Amino acid sequence: MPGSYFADRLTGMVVLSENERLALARLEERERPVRRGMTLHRERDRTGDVYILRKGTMMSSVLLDDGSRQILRFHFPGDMLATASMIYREAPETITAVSECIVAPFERSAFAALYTEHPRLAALIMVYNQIERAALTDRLAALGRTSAKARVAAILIEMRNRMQTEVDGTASFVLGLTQEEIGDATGLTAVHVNRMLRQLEEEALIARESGRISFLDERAMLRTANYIDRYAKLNLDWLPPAN
Amino acid sequence: MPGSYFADRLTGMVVLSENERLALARLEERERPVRRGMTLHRERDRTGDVYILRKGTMMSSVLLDDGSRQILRFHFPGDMLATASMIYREAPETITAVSECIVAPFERSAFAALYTEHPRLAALIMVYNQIERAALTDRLAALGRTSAKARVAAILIEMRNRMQTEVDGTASFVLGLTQEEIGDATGLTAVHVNRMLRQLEEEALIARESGRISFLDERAMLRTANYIDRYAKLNLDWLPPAN
DNA sequence: CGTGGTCTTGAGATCCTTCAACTTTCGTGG
DNA sequence: CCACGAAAGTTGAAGGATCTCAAGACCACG
Repeated sequence: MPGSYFADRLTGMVVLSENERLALARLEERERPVRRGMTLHRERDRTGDVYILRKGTMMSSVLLDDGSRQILRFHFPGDMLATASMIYREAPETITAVSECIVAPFERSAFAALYTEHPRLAALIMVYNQIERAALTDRLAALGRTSAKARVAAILIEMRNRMQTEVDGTASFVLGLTQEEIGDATGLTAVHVNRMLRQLEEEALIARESGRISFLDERAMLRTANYIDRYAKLNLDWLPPAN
Repeated sequence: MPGSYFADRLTGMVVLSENERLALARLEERERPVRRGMTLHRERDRTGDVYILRKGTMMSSVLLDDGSRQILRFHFPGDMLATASMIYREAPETITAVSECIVAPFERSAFAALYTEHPRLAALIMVYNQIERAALTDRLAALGRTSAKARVAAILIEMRNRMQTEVDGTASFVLGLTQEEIGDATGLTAVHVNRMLRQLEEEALIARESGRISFLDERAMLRTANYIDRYAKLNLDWLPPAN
């Protein structure tokens, strides 16, 4: 269990110093399993730890008072979870395990030392936050201005790209979401999600069999979904020196 | 022109040290007017400065390839603008002046020194980002799961609360948005925005006269809009010491 | 083999959009 | 200061996208 999954996420951006690696590894010393369907915390719970996701897929969501749910974001290994715990007394979102997961919890007070002793890591956390912000605005634009079919296609692409999808020859992957969950993420009903999946299938953009999805026409998928990779085209020239 | 509008924004959260004030004030040494309708930059432009908004209202938006526009967020005095410039080579959003504005531009490289010398300010910038993130997720939930009327009501409340609304006896304020802009922010057509405004008026929740809006039934507005104040209930106990 | 959850499909209802015309407001130049 | 044109707002009617309700099929699991 040595090493830091969050560090691995940052490694695509810069080369970390030994000191920085150590500081991040210290955040992830403890581990905790989370069973499928279980929550890290619910909306309005008193906030506590922050987490790094080490294994599995999680999601954050909110409940509206008519009982409907909006899924805000899916989380994948290396992601920092419950970042709102850093600043709010009450959690603004519910965080739930979509599959069997392992998280590394740490106290928010750990950030004080991190920010003082490792300015570049502090800056990288901001970079990470900005990427998440960009991804959220993409979803905002999708919900506000694109068709149901485009939104469903976008979710499929996001899930495939962000899962640790071992390329096993074909471009197929196990989605691991119910159509209800896809609906809650895209602002649609499960019934309509079903119809949109069928339509994508009939147009030969995807194929489905027992939870597995394959992209038959990658280009057409990207086109209908308006997809933008927010982890690309970064510019981090300005970062402070490592420590 | 001394002082920092961004610092004023943070002042509600913590007491800044003299050093911190100075560091922030240095960011805002220059000023630049932006005429109504003009842009700071457009999507896909090469990124440049970051800005603090000193006066006026601005908005960030994206264009989809069918020509429709989604307004992502409105910005008010004290807000930090174009934060994506910190990390991307190309701007992911267009930033436009909704009214006559004044901004204070500074180079993104200024963050290097800020993060090294003022860890607590670095942490506060993260706090600021988290608040913005929470506001974005609220809008996401609104677009995905609430009715047109609720979304329009939510925009009205947000604009009133965040504008420097001098309380002139009544609870009325000048919206300063076209119905088209409200539509682009809520994911609706201008026509339907018009009908929703009318409906809010008929139900005696608001009154309108030549661009001025008054809330007649504050409670009912908050209820239909699902409004949550994301600047409240913060918990910043863990912040590193001032410098 | 039941049982509950998920998926699938149809039919009708609803919300929102589109299109089109008209009115009002606003900004600008004469 | 007025006149004009453009932008913004208003309203009706019809169409389309998505939802709701309902029922049946499939599947995994005890």
